[in-house]
Amino acid sequence: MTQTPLPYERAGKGSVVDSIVQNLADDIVSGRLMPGTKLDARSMAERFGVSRTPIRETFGHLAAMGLVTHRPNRGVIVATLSFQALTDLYEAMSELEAALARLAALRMNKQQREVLLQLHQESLDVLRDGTVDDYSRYNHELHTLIFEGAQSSQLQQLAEATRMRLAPFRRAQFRMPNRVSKSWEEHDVIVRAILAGDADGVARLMRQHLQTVGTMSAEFVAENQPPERGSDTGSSHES
Amino acid sequence: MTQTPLPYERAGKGSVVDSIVQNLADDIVSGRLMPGTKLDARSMAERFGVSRTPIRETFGHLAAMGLVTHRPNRGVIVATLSFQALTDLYEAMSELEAALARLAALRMNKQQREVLLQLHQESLDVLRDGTVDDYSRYNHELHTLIFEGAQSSQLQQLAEATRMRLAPFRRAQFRMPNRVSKSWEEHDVIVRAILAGDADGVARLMRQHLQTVGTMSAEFVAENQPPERGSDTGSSHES
DNA sequence: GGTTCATTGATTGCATGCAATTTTTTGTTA
DNA sequence: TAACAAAAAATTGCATGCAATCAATGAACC
Repeated sequence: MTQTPLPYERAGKGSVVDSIVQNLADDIVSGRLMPGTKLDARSMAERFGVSRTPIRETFGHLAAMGLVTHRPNRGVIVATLSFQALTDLYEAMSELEAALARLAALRMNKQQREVLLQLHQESLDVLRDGTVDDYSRYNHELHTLIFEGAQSSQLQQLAEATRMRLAPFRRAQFRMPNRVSKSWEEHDVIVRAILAGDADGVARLMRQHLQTVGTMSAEFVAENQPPERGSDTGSSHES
Repeated sequence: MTQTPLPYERAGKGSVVDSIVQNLADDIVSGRLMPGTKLDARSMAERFGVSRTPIRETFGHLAAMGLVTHRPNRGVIVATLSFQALTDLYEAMSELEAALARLAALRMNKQQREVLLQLHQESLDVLRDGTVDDYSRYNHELHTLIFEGAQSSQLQQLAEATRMRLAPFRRAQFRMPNRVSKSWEEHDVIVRAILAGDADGVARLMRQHLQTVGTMSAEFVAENQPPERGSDTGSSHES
């Protein structure tokens, strides 16, 4: 056993950088680190009790995920997305989840369909009595169930990665009046279509559903973040 | 000015690691580095005239792209894909390009449609007189044109990244007898559908087209690589 | 002769240090 | 007082070195 001084709360499994990546990704996704916040290599090294080298590697991983933006010789900041980029990402997520829903309608087995139906029926209670956070959790569970039903792990990974990038900008999505009940109605027809095996129909419905969410969320963020202070055109966009 | 000994052919723009990433990615995509090849940090540092630190960072980027697999404390190898993973990736690409083709059918402007039609008509000559490589180039151009017509940069990036991961396993795809002419026929109906604005139709056609390609390619690779020597289920699955 | 364990060798992973670029501060001038 | 310029301070990017871990070889034992 080596006696490293205080190697951060080394989560038993993965390597040090993986652990830090998860930690920082969580901070960004959950909103504890707001978009635009500068991430200083030295203070991060201090916070996690490691040197700057693994922190550098960590930043590389986060940049590959699109969670931070790396500016040459100017450090990294939590990614800020322009209205255009946000809309693009929502469209990508919309198409990805539409494809997954279509596959789920074709491939879900009997048991998976039963679990899906049960979750959706339980959600009626959440709709009446639960909090917004409760509904948000149900929402996530539903989409996860659909992902698994599609049995297409690569598409699922792409969808989850895209969802993660959007998370910092989505948190207020259900705060808008009537959004929850409207969302439930959209889910309702989607679940019905999946259970009926209507592949093309569910793809169309899922696209509509997420485009609605995307438009509202993008507008909401645009309202609350117009200054565009760091007016740097995201260096890492379009190949 | 520092007199670095031989800082590799520093491509004027991006940083050193970006340059090396592109270089190695090219080697992998083009097949100069075959799947399963071990990438030694020291020899790479020597080859590019830099120290091991930027090479490490380079490996991180390549792993994030899915081009290499990183085994903890055991170095990195050029990614080898199981039959299942290959099929999954092909399905993802199929769905991504289907979505892009659908959007292209809806969004291409008049000029873009004209360019598309012209390229496709010229391809008739390639079909008759050109080499397999010529046809492969035309194939890439066609898909690129469709990508641009979709005007969805995030989806486009995902599709191109997926295409890149598959590239090392696709190179023999057109070597199969009759594959070229069959491919052209499929392209023909796809182009017609786009020009006609038949969004749902082109999505279905593109899915079929790429699933055909995928099945054939996966089987081909499976024939030539059954040993499955490094039977490690991707432990450090990168997002 | 085959199997198990220990030692050697090589490689990875991280810490530290130094040069270069960037940002901020301060001083000078119109 | 505002604006410009120059120097200082801080930060990034890379090189190098060292400890920990893993594959490989050889010796001892069954």
